[in-house]
Amino acid sequence: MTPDVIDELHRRGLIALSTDEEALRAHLAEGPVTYYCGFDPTAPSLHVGHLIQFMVLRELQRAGHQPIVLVGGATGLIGDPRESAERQLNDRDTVAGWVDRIRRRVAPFLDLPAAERGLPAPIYVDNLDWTQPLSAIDFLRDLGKHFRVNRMLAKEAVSVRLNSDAGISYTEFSYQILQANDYRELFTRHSCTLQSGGSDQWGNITAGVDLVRRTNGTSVHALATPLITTADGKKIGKTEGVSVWLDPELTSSYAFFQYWLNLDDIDARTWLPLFSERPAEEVAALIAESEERPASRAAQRALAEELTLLVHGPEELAQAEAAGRALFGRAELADLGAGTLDAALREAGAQELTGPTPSVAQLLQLSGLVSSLSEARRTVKEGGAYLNNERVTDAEAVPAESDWLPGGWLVLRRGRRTVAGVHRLGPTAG
RNA sequence: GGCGGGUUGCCCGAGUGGCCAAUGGGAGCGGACUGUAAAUCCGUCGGCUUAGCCUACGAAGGUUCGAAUCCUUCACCCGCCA
Repeated sequence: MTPDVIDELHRRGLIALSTDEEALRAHLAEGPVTYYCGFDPTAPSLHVGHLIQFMVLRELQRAGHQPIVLVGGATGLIGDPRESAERQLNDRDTVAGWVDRIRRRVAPFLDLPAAERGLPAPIYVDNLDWTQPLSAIDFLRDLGKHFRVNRMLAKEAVSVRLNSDAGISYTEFSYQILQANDYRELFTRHSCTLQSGGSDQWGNITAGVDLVRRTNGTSVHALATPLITTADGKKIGKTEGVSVWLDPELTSSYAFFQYWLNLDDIDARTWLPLFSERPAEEVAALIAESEERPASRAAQRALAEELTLLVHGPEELAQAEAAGRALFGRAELADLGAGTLDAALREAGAQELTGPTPSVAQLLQLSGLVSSLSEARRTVKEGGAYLNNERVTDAEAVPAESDWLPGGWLVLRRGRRTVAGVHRLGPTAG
C-alpha cells in the first residue's frame, strides 16, 4: 500500500492549511477523489511559484485521485484582490489568449504521468463556461443570497484593502463569489470534493467550501500550500527583478536552470522537499551534502536538474546543463568547439547582427544585457562589462576582427553571471 | 451633493519659486571577497549624438526672467458630513 497522501504532503511541507484533516484523510482513503486547483490568467504564463500547486496535484494524482485543472477565463477578467492595489483589467481577447497559452504549457505536469503510468488523466476546465452565461439577476439571486457581506468583508485580502488608501472596487470585492461558485460548479458537474491552492487563496477557497455546504448540504474539503518566500522574505521566482516563467518563450530552459542553480544555500535546502519528488532519504542526503560541502551546491543542482526536466523535458535539460558548463567552466572560450559555443549561447540568449560591427556599448544594448546606451556606458565604467571574458574599459571601442570567435560569435557578459551572445551571419572571413 | 486631505523617479518618502534629474531609505545593478551562494564593504541607479542637451514631479492651461514648488480647470484616490 502506498503511504498516506496526506502524510506525504506533510512530509514535503506542502500543507499549510486544511479543512478538517481527519475527515479529509478518511475521504481520500475511501477511494478516488476528484480534486481541483485553479489558475488565473493574469500573465501569458505561469511562473515558478505556481509549480508548488502542481506538486500537490501530482502527489494526489499519484495516489490515484482524479485531477481537474481550472484555468480562470472568467475570474481572470475580474481580478483577485491583491493587498497592494487594484489590478489593471486586461481586455477579453488578451485573457482568452493567455488561457490557451497557459493550458498548453501545463499539460506535461499531469498528462505525462497519466500516459506513462496509467494514472487518472486530468480534466481541463475554464470557469468562463459557466460564469459567462450568468445574468446579473442569476448572480444576485442565486449566488449573492448565500453570501453575507459581513463575512466577505472579514476576508483578509478584502479587509486589508478596505483599510488602505487604495480601497477596493466592487469588481474585485465580488471575486470571492465567483471562485466559490467554481467549486460549486465542479462539485455538481464532476463530484469534485477537494480544492487545493495557495494559502493566499484560503479565503476564496473556504468561501467555496461554505457555498457547497449551504447549497448542497455536503461538506467538501480544501488544502492550502504555504506561501513560499526566500530566506530574506521575498517572493519566490524573481531574479534580477524579472519573473521566472514556465513558458520557454518567456524564460529559456537555460535561464530556468540557472535560476535554481543560483539559489542561496538556505533556500535551496528549505525548498528541496517542496519541489523535489525524490524519496525522503535522498532528499535528506542531499541536504546533508549541501551542509557539509556547500560549494558542491548539491541541493541547488538537484532542484535545477529535476525541475528543468519536469518543465522543459530531457533534451532541454541536457542543453541547459551543457550551456552552463561551457559558459562557466574553466575552458577558454576560444577552445570551445563552434558547435558547443553555438548551442550554449543560443540557450543563454543570442542576437543576430547584420552590418558593420558596432561599439561595445551598442553590442551590450543589442544583446539585451542592458536596456539603454547610458546603462551600457555606466556598466563599462563600473567594470562590469566583459567581451569574450575580458573586462572592457572603453565603451566606445569596436571589437576587432580577431575578437570574433569560431562560428561568428562575440560573447558578452554583464557582471559575474549574465551572459549573452551576438552572432553575425555569413562566413567569418572578411 | 458639501467640506477637508492627497497624487513626486521601480517602491516608500523628502522637497512649498532659482543651488532640483530632484535629500533619505528599500529594491535593482556593478566591483571587492567567495562557491555561478549568503553576509559585509564600496560604487551606481531617467534618456541621448554624455564637460552639453532632452524628457520628467497625476493631466491641461496660466503667472514669472525662472515652477515639482504659486494660480485655474480636469481626472483619480482617501476621510468626514449629506
